[in-house]
This record gives sequence, C-alpha cells and structure tokens, in this order.
Amino acid sequence: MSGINLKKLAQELGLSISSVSKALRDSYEISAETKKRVLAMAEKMNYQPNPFARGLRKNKSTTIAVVIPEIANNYFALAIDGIQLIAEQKGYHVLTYLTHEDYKNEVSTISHLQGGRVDGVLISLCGSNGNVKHLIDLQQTGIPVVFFDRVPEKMECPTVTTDDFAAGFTATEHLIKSGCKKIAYLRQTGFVSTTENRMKGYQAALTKYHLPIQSKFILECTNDDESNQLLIKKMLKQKGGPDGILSSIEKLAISTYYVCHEQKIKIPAQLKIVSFSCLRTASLLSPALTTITPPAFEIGKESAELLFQMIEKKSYGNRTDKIVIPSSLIVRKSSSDK
Amino acid sequence: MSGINLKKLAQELGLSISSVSKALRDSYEISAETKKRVLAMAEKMNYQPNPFARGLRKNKSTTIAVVIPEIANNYFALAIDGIQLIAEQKGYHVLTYLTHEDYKNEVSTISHLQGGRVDGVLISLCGSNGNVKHLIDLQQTGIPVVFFDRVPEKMECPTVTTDDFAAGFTATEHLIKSGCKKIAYLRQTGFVSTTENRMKGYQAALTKYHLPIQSKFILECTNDDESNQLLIKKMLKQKGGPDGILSSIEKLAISTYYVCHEQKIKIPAQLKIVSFSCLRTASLLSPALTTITPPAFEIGKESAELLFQMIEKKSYGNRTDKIVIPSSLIVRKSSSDK
DNA sequence: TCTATTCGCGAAAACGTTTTCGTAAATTTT
DNA sequence: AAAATTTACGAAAACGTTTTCGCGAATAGA
Repeated sequence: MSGINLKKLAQELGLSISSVSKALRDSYEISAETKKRVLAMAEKMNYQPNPFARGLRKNKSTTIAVVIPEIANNYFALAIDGIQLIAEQKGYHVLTYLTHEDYKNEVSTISHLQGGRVDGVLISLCGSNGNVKHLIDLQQTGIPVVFFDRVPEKMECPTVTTDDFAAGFTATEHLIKSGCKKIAYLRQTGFVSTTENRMKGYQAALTKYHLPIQSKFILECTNDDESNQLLIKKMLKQKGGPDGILSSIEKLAISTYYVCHEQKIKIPAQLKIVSFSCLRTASLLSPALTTITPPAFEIGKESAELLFQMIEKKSYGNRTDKIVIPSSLIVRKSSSDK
Repeated sequence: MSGINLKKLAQELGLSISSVSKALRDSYEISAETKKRVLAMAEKMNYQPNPFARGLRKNKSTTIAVVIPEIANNYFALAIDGIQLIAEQKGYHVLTYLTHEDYKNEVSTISHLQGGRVDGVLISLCGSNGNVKHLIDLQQTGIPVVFFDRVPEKMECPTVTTDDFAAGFTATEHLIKSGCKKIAYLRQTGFVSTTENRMKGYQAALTKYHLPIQSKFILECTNDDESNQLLIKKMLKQKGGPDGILSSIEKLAISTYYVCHEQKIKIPAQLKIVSFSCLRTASLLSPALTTITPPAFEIGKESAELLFQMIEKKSYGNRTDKIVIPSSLIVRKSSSDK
C-alpha cells in the first residue's frame, strides 16, 4: 500500500537492497557517509519497513496479545492501561481480544494465537468448568504466556494476582466488626479463581468468628443486570435476610445499590455493603461505597513486565512466578454507621 | 515458533505445498477427497497459517488500529467495546494505541501505521493546535481512516460523532430553565472538536436567553485532578461565582463533586451540575448526576462499520461521510430542585 | 480412433525483509 | 614490493504463504 520499500530506496540511492537494509540497521559494514545518505533518503521518502516481511524473516512480531473477558469494566480498562504503558516502553504493539465471558470464545481466540501472530500472551480467564487444555496447548507451542487476575488452578504457569483470599477475609472481618451477623456473598456463576478465593476468605472469616456458613447467603448471579437485581431483591426481602453484603465484583454491588434505592433499604443502617471494585467514584456514591480495590494498573504493569522478561530472556520454559500484589480495603459509609 | 507449516503438512500428506495450500483454501483445483484428507491432517496437527507470510503475500493484515487518547475512561472503553464487536464479526484483529493526550505520541503512532501493519485506522484525536499534517499523510497512503468523537476540523474525511453543539445547547438550556443565571463551562485545554462544539452550543444557549458570555466562567482545566480541583474551588468560592456548571468531560464533573463535598456546597440548591458522561453509576451518586450521555458503544460500532465498508469496497478515495448519533440528556437530582 | 477438454496436481515466482557469504578495492603489514 | 588484512558493498538465499502456469492423465466429443 504505502508502496515505498527497500527496493525503491535502493534505486533512488544507487545502492543495493542489502546495503540499504544494513545502513538502516546501522551495520558496521556500511560507511558512515553512506549511512547518512540512506537515513536522509529514508526520512525524506518516509520509509517504514514492512512489518510482515520483517516478521516473516525474523520470526518475531513485536506484538503481544491481551485476552480479557470484557473491556467496558473499570478493572480491565486499568489493567490494559498498565499493560500498554510497558508495551510502549518496549516498542511492542498490543492486540486486544475480548472473550465476552464465553468459554468458547476463549478457546477459539487462543487457538488463533498459535500461528505466530504474537510474541507473547497475557490472559485473564473467563468462567469455565476448569478445563485448561487450550491453555496448555498454547503454552506448549513455546510462546510465553502470563496469566493475570483470573488464573487457572492446577497448572504450572506464571501468574500475577491480588491476594484474593486475604482480601475476602479482611472485608468479611470488617463487616463482622461493624456488627453484621448475616453476611451474604455475591458472586457470578462459573469457575473463576478470584471469585473462589475471595469466597474462601469470606468463609474463613465467618468460621473464625463462629458465624454459620449458609448456602442461602451465597448468591450466584448471571450476566444480566436485571435478573441479578431480582435475585438480590428476593434475597434481601426474605425473612431472615442478610444484614451485610460482600460483593465479589463491582457490578453486583451496583445492582444492590439500585435495589436498595428502589426498596428504600437504608445503607448502612439496615444493610452494610463492601465490594471489590475499581470504581473511581466510590466515595461519591450515595452512600459512599466501602471497597476492596485491587491494584489493577499495577497488576497490568507487573504482568506485562514479567511477560517481557520471558520474551527477552527466553526463560519461559520453567518460569512459574506467582506475583501477588495486595488489594486495599477502603472503609466508607456503606459499611460503617459512624 | 509453532513450527507447523505448509511444508510439514505437505510432507506428512505426500502432497506438494501448493496443493495443500489450495486444499485449505477450498480451491476447485483440488479433488474433494484430497481436501478431506488435508483438512483432517491440518486439524490433527493444529495447523495455523503464518499471518506474516500471508500478510506479506496478500498485502493484507486483517488487522485494524484504534488510536485513542486513553483507555481508562468510560467513554473510550465503551467505544472500543463497540469496535471490537464489529471487528470480531469481520474476523479482524484490533491493535490499540494510546496517545495519552499527547500530540507527539499521536504523530509518532500514526507515522508507524504507514508501513502496512493494518488495513484501516480508527482515530479519536488528542488535543492539539489543529495541525493535521500527520493525518493527511496517513490518508494519502491510501489506507482507510475513520475519525470518531474527536475529529479534525477543516479536513475532508469520514467522521462519526455525536451532536455536540446541540447537546451543549440543550444541556445549557436545561440549566437555564432550572433557574441558573451564571453558568460556567468546564473544559480541558487544547483544541478538541467535542469540547469546542459543546462550548459553542453552550454559548448559543446563553445568547438565546440573553445571558452574558463571560470568560471567567470558561474554565480551562489540565490533566491533573488535583490542580483542577484547586481551579474549580477557586472559581466556586469567588464573589459572584457560578450557580450552574456544564462540564464537557466526566472527570471534571467528578472533581467538582469532590470540591462541593469538601466545601459543603449543596448540589443542586447552591450549584446545579450537568456533565457529559458515560458513567454508569451517575444515578447512584450523591446527588444523582444529570448527564448528557454520548452513545459511545454505538459510535464505536458505526465507525467500525464505516471503516469496514471502506476496506471492503475500496471506496475510501472519496468517502467523507459525516455520521452523527445524538446524545441523550438524562435529568437527575444534580440539576433539579424537585 | 483421434482430438479437445477437463481434472488434479506440482513447480516456481513473488511479497519485502534480513543475513550470510563473496569479492573487489583500499589499506596495512612484512 | 608483495602479502595480508580491512573496508564497503552486492548477490543471493531464506522466511511461509498465495497464485500463476504448465503438464500429464483421464474423460468427453467427433
């Protein structure tokens, strides 16, 4: 398309293709004077090397893939921001793929990534039954892969996550200390590592404080906001309903807020709420929402940095780093009467 | 890397490379039986064609680029969501580039895009002095380019935007009808088409209702939240400060909220606020924020669709479509006393 | 039966790079 | 002055596809 390639440059300069190529790559084989001429002409003609020819020849794409469940999500948007920052520094391009929380999409996306389109892959998994064959296949092609946030269980692989168990525990403990006796856990359906680990932390806290673990207080939600609101409303209005809620994802807390507004349920007087969330307006909500905030940007950065270590040092064969960056509990009105 | 290519497939099958290639592309030159054998073997060996070889040969990347100022932004995250949706349908890959609101980054990103890495480009510009040389250069390489949301002035090009002028007018009119006499306009610095057009709408509304256009009520903000808060606080606390605010971008409205919370300025009693915003929790804020919501997802979708029309029909030489999708004013507590 | 046509496949060129190798001329060493 | 080395460049192969062309063999037409 662009039409300007090494051949034309060489013609214009009265040099061979190989000499021009070497001059542009600053090879010692080319005299300083010739290099200057070539650089000047390349600049003048606005030469850009064809990435496909280069990629084919060098078997390198200078591109990484990021596979995430969704993009219109404060967490993932921040994570991508961090990833892009590192990629830019390294001069890499970033391909983004969305799985839309659909396992089939994840499988097909990953299979398309085997062809050498990218030099490395960053993934945050979508909900599944735990089948990781596609992930192992990808790993076995030799391409560096780093998992972040939602990672596979029972698989040797490098991961960057937050301390979900501890965060779930701390959040639950906070609710208990705020006076809650019946704490519900809101989660999405399907197996997702973060959701599971946060729930384990939640259950551990209940156990520590001798509160019963009740299945009716573990609410499995869907991908549809409206039906989630119905589920939440039903749980809140039932006899012996919860006096506290720990939401494992932001949007379920939002749905809870809507239900409470509509049903005139007073937060925090009647119901205390804590949610995992990267919402920047948490403190402006009515009432301000207590959050456990995962360091999304940092997780993105760290996972990209780890990936580039693997890409550059070719040491991915045996890397199984487990990087954990803690979340922070930020207490606001929604969980405290004061 | 992946190591499995046409040559190996051909060896395994006892066929020539060209026959295997043709069989995979379902050529009429190959018998049905052979095709079956080839397909089966390709499946079995998990063959993925090398995208660089194909791209080089066909001079086609099946990839588009999206260039935006930032990603951790409700508007752009939604727009990308819409773009990705269409790209997935078309079987295209999406490269994302962030300019971080820095004109230099925009220029260099775009120059890198000339090399044939992508088949089309979607751009939302960052603030600038209006210099569009780099954009014209890009266009002149023949690559299809569609601008969305923040588009260049004075340049023949296809654009997908919202009705910024009308939206600015409507929002201002709404504030006036809610009783505001001194309405401030919050904007970022630098030339950005949306900001300018919204401001023109704001000014037109003031004029229509015989209110003065005062430069002290047009607040140019920076990229730093803290200094923006200082600027806003200063304006609000001055003698004869505004009784209404129209914010051209979400984050300035958020900063205003913080200032009001801190300074105990009552919204909407003392100050009414309307903001352009895609914030999904607008109605849960304290108080609920009146928004003009641009159809970010649809703008993303439409611009991607337009781009693919240009890519597929090669009709981009003379395309200068101007698609406009209206924003919607959603009145909430922050601008109404009732 | 002889000639056209179709069918099924292979050889080879081309895409634009990078890189290895070869080689004249210039320079240095002996 | 002859030999060795260095300098500066060009020729050509290679990366993995796609695609044009050619060509036997099988089939159809006369």
